Formats: sequence, structure tokens, C-alpha cells
Amino acid sequence: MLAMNLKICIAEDNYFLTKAIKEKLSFFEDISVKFHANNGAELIGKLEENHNIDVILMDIQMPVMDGIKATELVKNKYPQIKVIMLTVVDDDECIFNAIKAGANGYLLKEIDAENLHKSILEVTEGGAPMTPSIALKTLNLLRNPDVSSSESKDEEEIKLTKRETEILIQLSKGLNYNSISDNLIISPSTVRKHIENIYKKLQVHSKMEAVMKAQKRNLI
Amino acid sequence: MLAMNLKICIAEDNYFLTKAIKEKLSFFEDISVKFHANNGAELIGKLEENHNIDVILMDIQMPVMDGIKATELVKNKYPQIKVIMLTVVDDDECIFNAIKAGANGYLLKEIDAENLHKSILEVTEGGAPMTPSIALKTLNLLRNPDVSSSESKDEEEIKLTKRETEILIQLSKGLNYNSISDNLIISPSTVRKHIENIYKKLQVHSKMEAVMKAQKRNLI
DNA sequence: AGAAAAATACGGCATTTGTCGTATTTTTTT
DNA sequence: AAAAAAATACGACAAATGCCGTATTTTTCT
Repeated sequence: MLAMNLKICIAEDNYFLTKAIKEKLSFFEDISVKFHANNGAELIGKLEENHNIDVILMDIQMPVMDGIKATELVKNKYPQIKVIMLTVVDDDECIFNAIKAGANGYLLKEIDAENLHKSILEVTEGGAPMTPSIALKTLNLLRNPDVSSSESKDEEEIKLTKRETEILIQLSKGLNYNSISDNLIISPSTVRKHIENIYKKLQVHSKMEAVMKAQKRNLI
Repeated sequence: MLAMNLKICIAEDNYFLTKAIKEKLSFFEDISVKFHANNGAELIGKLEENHNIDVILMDIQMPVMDGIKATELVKNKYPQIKVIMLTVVDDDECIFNAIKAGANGYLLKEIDAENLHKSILEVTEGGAPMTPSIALKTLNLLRNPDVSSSESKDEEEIKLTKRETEILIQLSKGLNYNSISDNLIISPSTVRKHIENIYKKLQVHSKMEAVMKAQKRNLI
């Protein structure tokens, strides 16, 4: 496991902080910083070209696109890339949103080189590195699920018709178009059309995405 | 909504009880008993030919294949068909297993014609008819989730490799073979082969089934 | 009664998926 | 060192899916 050379990239708008992080990491030979982005959008763009990256160190406060949103996008497209939030803020909502977006770790920027290094290794092994103060907060969040129920804010409600729901449930059981059309005694064409409409409403492009999104929103 | 003519079938091994149920239902013109099966296996066979059925009245104790197993199979293949368990036993485990198998209602055989009729209508409208004593038991089951954690008994453990789990997770996000191969930097052929192996282990035949089964078993 | 929403249905076409069989390389276990 | 398990990879073919347009009938709402 020596010289595993982990590929890192940094998303951080502050030049000096970026430099500081790079310096901290320069001590370790098993880590190399591949590139750096000044904001979420830039990060997404650069990942498009090269997503052979193991860990992203992500700032939360960034212009153009913040780290939460960026994490969400990254996690959707490249679920295997680990994301560690590196930030100065540690309020409940931020932590909660970061976790919801799929962040794998949450560290404060004051962290020293040794610990940063250790955290990066930890996250690649499936761990969830976080500074003690944040670990405590997450536990509290788990105990009081009030914050978590404050989701679906800007999210406008998606309404499926009775038939659409029925079909979506059958889709989720792994039934194919023909079986569903058999079960509901309608033609396969109709099933297809219903599914087409479901996709439009949920803004997805496959059975899997539809079912997952519907599940997340308690539509089925 | 008059003369909606609900199509019922009865799965019950006792001839006299079957006859009794049929007689009870004969009073109502909006219900017609399409056929009858002496056990679960027979039911499955007959449904194969004609599954244009709205509600199944299912006995639990039957030879060859009991009502729980039959309910499970029916619910998997024809999720739109409602199943009402009609039984004399009302012990916790039976109720719990029936519910887990997907039963929509649970009635004791002592039920009178009026109430049976009402229950059948209720279940087709999405309700969950049950006799008061059973309703009480289900609530208790919900409160003490001890029984529910006694699942996965005979079910042998399914073990996925690290890579397989990784791929399954990406599948669940709705990614297609090519995206996954991009993300993991392996060829699409390899992704396909992994998925083939996953299907064999889980004994399924599609992405959706694989993800759902893995989810149920906490493999992902 | 008239308008709007929902459910029904067909055809075509490019893409993706599911299922074979086979085979080599790498890693882990014995 | 040998055997077993895991990961890698290709090709071929049938079946299923996703996406497009169009259109009629039913149901629901106003």
C-alpha cells in the first residue's frame, strides 16, 4: 500500500488558502494535487475533462456555485469520488446540507497537515473524517431529526396521477412494460406513454432514476 | 360506480368454508367469484391463465403452498391485485408475515357477509380492512419492532465483492454501463461482466430488481 | 355544456440492456 | 508454491428501453 498516490483536487476561491492547503499536502508523497478550481462551476468543468480523481477538498463558500451544490453534482455524476468539505463555518444547517449533498467528510480549515493527511487516507478507505466538534454536531442532528424534516423547500411539488403512481410502483418491482400492460389490462404502448410522462414530470431519463427520485420524495 | 362488478377469487383448501364464503358473497351483485383454488400452487397456476382479478381471498393454512408464500408470489407478479387474508389464526407472527408478504387486509373467518362485502370494497379503494382485534395487534407490532427484526432467517447471506457493491451503487443512481466504466476507469465489458455476476448472486434479471433486492438486504 | 386533464393507443428508430461463451491477469487464500 | 477468488476484457444477438410525434376516448373540473 506504499506510494498509492492519491489524486486530489481542491475547490477553493481564496488563493492564499489554496496555497496553504497545497503546502500542507506537499509534505506527503502519497498524495498529489492534480488541479484546483476557483468555484463549483469551474470544478465541474475540469472534472468533465479529467475525473480520475480520488478526493476533492471542497470549500463551502464560493462564488458562482457553492460547495454544497457542487458536491451534489459531483456525487451524482461520479459517486466514487470522495468529497471532504473544508470550511470555516460549522453551523448545523451547513453541516446537514453538506451531508445531504453526499459529502464524505467535514473538516475545519484550521486543521494541521498531519490530520489533513490522515483524513484524506481515511476517506478513501470508506471512513468519514470530521473534526471532533463537528462529529458532535452530527450526532445531535441525528438525535433531533427536526432539521432534516425541513427539506423540500424550494422544491416544487411533483404530482403524479393515480395511474402513473400505479405504473411506477410496478416498475420499481422490476416488471417490464409487457408485464405491466398485462397487469393493468392496457396496451404496452400506453404503458410506454405513461412512463414517458412520468419521466417528464420527474425530469429523469430511466426507470432507475425515476424510481429512486420517487422513493426519495415519497411518491411511491 | 354501480355494478362495478369486482372480480374475486378464493384460495382455500376446505371445501365447506369455500362454499360458505361463496354463499356469503352471493348476496351482492357487484361481486362475482371468478374461480377457486385449493392451495397456493393451484392459485398461481390459475392466475397464470387469468389474472384479471381484483381481489383474492386467501386462506393461510393450505397444503402444498401456504397463503403467505402465495401472497408473496402474487404480489410480486401482479402488484395490482389486492389480497385479503381470511383465516382463523391471529397470532402475531402470522399477521406479521402476511403483512410482510404484502397482504392488503387480514380478516377472521367468522366475519359476516355484510362486513366481508364492505371489506372487499374497502380494499379495492386502497384501504386496509381488518377485524378490530387484528388492527390492535398490528399497532402493537409497530410499537415493538422486535418481531420485525427477526427477519432473514433461512435466507442465506449474499456476499458481494467490493467492486460489485461499488458498481451496484452506481447502478442505483441511474448511471448506465458507459458512465460507470468511465468512473471506475475500466472497460464497459468489465462493467457488464460484473453486473452479470451480481445478477447471478442476487438471482435477478434486471438493474431494478438488483437494486431493490440489494436495498432490502442492506447490501448497498 | 364546454374546457382541461387523464388515460388510452400506434409506429419507428437509435440506444441500452440482459445473456451467452471464453479468456487473461491480478489478488487473496490455503 | 499452488489453488481459489476477484477483476479485467471482448464479441455477438435478442430483447427491452428511451424518445419522438400523433391521435382518440374518458373522466374530471368549471
